[in-house]
Amino acid sequence: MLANTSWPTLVGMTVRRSDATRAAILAAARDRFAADGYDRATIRAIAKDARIDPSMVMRYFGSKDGLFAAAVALDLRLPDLTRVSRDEVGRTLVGHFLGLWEENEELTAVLRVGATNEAGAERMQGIFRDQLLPVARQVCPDPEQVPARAALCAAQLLGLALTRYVLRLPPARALTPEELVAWLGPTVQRYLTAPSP
Amino acid sequence: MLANTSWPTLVGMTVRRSDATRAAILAAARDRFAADGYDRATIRAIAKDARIDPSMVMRYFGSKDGLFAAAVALDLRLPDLTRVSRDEVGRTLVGHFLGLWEENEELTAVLRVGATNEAGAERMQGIFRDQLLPVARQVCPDPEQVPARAALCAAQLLGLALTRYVLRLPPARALTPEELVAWLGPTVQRYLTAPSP
DNA sequence: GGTGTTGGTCAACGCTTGTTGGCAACCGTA
DNA sequence: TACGGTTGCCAACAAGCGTTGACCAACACC
Repeated sequence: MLANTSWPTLVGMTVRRSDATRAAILAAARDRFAADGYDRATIRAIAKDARIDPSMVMRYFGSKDGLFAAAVALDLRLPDLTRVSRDEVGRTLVGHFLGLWEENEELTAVLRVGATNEAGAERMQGIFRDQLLPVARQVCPDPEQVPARAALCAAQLLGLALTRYVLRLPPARALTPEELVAWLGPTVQRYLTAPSP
Repeated sequence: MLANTSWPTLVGMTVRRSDATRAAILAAARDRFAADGYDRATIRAIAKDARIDPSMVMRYFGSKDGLFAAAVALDLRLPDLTRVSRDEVGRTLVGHFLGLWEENEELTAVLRVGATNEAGAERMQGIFRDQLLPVARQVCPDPEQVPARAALCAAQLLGLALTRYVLRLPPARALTPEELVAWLGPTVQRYLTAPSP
């Protein structure tokens, strides 16, 4: 019969002995993709960080593309803006984004790769379409203007991430989260709710 | 004596027979760097585009780094804001940037490489410091706030470039230059001239 | 016409990359 | 104890990379 090296758990999930290795690979991959971008983040370097053989990466994730897809499964966890005071949506969004970027290097990884790689750019388009657009729809008055207004917000928020976390411009790093919310909040607020100029 | 294959011209410059080749290499390099980023833009591909041998690139530019440095010698040609009506500086800057990006793929190249490459990021820091900061100094009231305010402008403008020219978000591409100036102009204006929030 | 510089091609170098297949150790089951 | 699936390492592959040096064809000067 089939040898079973996995144990059923209380919730019905199975835990295999290799899960720790898988997790180590994913963590190392996120680090490397965030720090180096897609091309310079080599499978060999990732494997070295995870203290395993490069061939294990292939066995568990199929290919480098597969590894990247598994490593950056991005959920922005955007708040429900219908539950937020209407003139606070700008500050709320900026604050939420800042918290996300500060704690989560997957975002830096996906932005870096998006700037290098065609597949990465398409992934960012997907995130925009599936996660930011619906939230913008909650607060925009005119449904027809939703994509344009959401794109303006994306430009401002991704521009902040680019200068602060990728290019690392010193003045962009010097600003505190509170200052950034105070400066960018009204901008995003205007892009989402102000009448067309 | 030294053989002379170059001709003096009316303005005192000399024109060598190889200048056409040099120019072809630089043009191809700009294309490739802009389209593919630093790593994927290979010397071999650039040489193929320029219809010469890869070794010529090495002879004329020393190395791949040297080629990149020569290919993207970036001058933003920012306008003198002291000659612009004070409440027009935002719109002026946004319009100028848009014109630059639309016609000039060097900017896409340097942004893509800045997102991938440590040296590229430092180059962008240099551009910010040497070209954007002085212009911001022309219009900011408080000299101490100049770096922060310039960084905010950079975030907004580079974010626009990122979403429109690198990630190519469809809604960001759909907006006309006029609409973008109308939306982003007031933002940049506020970052530069409004009192601290 | 000989000479030395220039513009250019060609073949190769050493290296790194993603990827593959074989092989040894492990471990629960029978 | 024997079995067979799982985990892991090792060595190698083909391809592509930046880079180098030898070599040849023009050409300008003495």
